[in-house]
Amino acid sequence: MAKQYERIADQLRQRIRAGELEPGQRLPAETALAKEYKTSLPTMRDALGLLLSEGLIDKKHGVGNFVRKPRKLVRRDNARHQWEKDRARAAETERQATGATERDTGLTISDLSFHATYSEVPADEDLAAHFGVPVGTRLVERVYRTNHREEASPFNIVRSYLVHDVVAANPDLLDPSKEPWPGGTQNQLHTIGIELDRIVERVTARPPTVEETEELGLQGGVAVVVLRKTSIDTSGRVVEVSDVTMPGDRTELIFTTTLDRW
Amino acid sequence: MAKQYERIADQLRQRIRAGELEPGQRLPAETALAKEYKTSLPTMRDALGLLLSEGLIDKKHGVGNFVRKPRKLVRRDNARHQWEKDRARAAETERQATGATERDTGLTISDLSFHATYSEVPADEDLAAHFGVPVGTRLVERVYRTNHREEASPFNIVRSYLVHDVVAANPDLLDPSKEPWPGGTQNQLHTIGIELDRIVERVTARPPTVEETEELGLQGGVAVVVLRKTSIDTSGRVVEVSDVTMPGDRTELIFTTTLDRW
DNA sequence: GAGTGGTCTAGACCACTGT
DNA sequence: CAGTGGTCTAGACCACTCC
Repeated sequence: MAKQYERIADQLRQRIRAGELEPGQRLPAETALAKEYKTSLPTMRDALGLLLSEGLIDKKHGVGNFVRKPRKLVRRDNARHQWEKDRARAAETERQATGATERDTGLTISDLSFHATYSEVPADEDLAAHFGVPVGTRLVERVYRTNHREEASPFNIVRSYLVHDVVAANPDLLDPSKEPWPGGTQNQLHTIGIELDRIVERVTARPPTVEETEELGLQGGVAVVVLRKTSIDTSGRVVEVSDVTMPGDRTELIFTTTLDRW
Repeated sequence: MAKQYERIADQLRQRIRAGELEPGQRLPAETALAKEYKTSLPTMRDALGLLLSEGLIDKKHGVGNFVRKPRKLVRRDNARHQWEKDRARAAETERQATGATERDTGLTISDLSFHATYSEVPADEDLAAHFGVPVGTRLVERVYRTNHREEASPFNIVRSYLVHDVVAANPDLLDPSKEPWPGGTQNQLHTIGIELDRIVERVTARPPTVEETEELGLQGGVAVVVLRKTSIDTSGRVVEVSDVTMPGDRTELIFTTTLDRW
């Protein structure tokens, strides 16, 4: 004896999978569906809520429910780090041509729009522990939002932290008007004599906060993927920590691990 | 003019964060809460539904709503691959001592329970493309479920694929009664003369299917994290593909990328 | 059996979107 | 303004858990 709203959801799911309802197509109005399935409106809405949480439909207030189109994935590949390192010492003209994000996504610079904000913040406990500095140490916080130029919501939000007194050696690094910086963070660090030895990335997923739901334009049961990147220089010191927040339904992370030979 | 169920959710959220309601503690009954907040039961249930989707509470039918305890994370580190490779040629007694999962989780073999199923399946389009073999090629599918011995639901489900005719060189590899195999897949491959060169891991997150919700014991807005691991041998051939499905709220993936020196 | 959350109804009214 | 989804009510009955 299955629950009614599950049975209805099953039937709708099947109609979607069978292609009877095509991606992007509007579903009948909820009142019409309730009549069609001989149930009450709230129950029909429960059934649609299930499909929403499974990412099968989008709801648009005042417009209708739509079969969700498969998302274009944004890829991020850990080979980007070596690639960026190789370019960190290249001439500016070469660095300007392409950034790591364009490399990952296969898009050109003109497809992307990019917004950066700089501010100064004291290290909280978490960041202090990562950097190995006292709580309250002055950090530079840089927030980046990257969009496809033709899409409303950003496909990631990056919060990058540097120790203020370390990067102050080059005042340009404190100047947001220099963004986007050709060659990225590794080139910025190169200007103050820092070479990276390795990058540690920690990936987790969690339900979005209400702010993230709005900022990233999320719907339904979609989670956010959070990547914390820690950059370590050749002396073993942590020189950058950054948190990348991405919509779980549009993100694909690739990591290649090369093994020593026998 | 905020919606009522959001205002109620806000207040409950605050009571939880303030510690007035402690992790693990039962909330008042829904009918009692509805009375307390002077609203109807369905509206109160909408508010609780919000908290559920944010992962703040757990619902237990017939028992009550509880403030969710912070989850113990299961870690998976890409250093496990080199570690496993180093042990692939070790003596059996050493291999038996610990496996890669124990290494990742910090648990001992006796904390973990382990279930394996083998079967033979024809390659679908996706797998055929990965292995570079014709669709329909015989594959060995091995399904693993790993539990904390004291917890109901597994913390991951692994589907691992090998090309049947390649691994048949050692009949033991087709015999599920040999599980758990000391030393893992890399040792298994070593017995048929295969050495791995690199491992590519692709990470995505998506809403769980209904089956996954049950199998992994998920609640609320929790997503599943799916990791597709592709193992490539020293001749550049794909020798294993495996899909690891993990609950997003209990999983932490660590990837370290080492960079070449200037 | 008592108490809890789960499902469902029938209907009212509000808020958003497009024409 | 017409049509859509969003919020909310008051109450009935079912299903699960625990004592």
